[in-house]
Amino acid sequence: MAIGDVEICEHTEVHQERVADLLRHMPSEDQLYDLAELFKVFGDSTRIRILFALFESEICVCDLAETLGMTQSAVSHQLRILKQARLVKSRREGKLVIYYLADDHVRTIIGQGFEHISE
Amino acid sequence: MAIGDVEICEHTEVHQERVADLLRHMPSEDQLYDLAELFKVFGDSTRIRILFALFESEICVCDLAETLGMTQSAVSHQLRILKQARLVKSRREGKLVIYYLADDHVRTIIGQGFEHISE
DNA sequence: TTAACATATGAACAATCATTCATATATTAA
DNA sequence: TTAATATATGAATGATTGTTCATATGTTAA
Repeated sequence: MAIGDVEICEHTEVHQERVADLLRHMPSEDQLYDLAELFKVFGDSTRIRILFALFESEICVCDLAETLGMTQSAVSHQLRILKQARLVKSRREGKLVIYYLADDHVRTIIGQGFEHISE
Repeated sequence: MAIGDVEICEHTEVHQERVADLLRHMPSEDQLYDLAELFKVFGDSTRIRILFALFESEICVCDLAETLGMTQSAVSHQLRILKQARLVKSRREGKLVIYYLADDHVRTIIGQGFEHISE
């Protein structure tokens, strides 16, 4: 039997307290939602490939499309999502728009993910 | 004009070399796919809430369902996904099944995500 | 101005996915 | 064994999402 010899899933005191304690330490609904939205952005192999490309250096949209073997439109749509998530930024240079990583959280997050799948 | 005064998106040499160089440094298709699949798992607020609950302590399915205000079935389905991604593990204790975090990558990844949305 | 190039974006469609419902499996107690 | 409890899972469904296509916007050169 479990610790304390209590069958905790029959609405005993122990059960109630554990649930209450968990609820006290939970982030807000908004934070949980924002966090899930952020990771959703990482959850697409096209966007992951874009981010890996940006690890090397900043790059214009057409070079990205060529590198990924995708249409300019598809890449542009994904860049928009990455930008809304503040993972990339852009600047215009003449006719071109150059994209680059917004900060280093991206590298850390993808790095940890890479470690996880490599085990 | 850009560095080198070359309009790179009209299939010049510079363009070709940049694309070729990016392709050389890209992870394999399998790795990119696996990485996206991993982050997809983080991209749902129910699963994020489950992981936060597991940050506190290991917990059985019924307590999780009670904490999250969800049906046992819905929680169980999500636990299955977390387990397949090797983010959580489980052990049986009598009638209960106790879930717990598989390793610390989860904490790091969510921690970095939290930093990002908190800025 | 006009033409050419680079990028952005709205709408539509196919594919993916989280939840619900019903039910199956597993464990314990009687 | 049977009953009760805890968990797992297959099928169906509504919602979300990535890509395509067509087109709009923005920039430069002539």
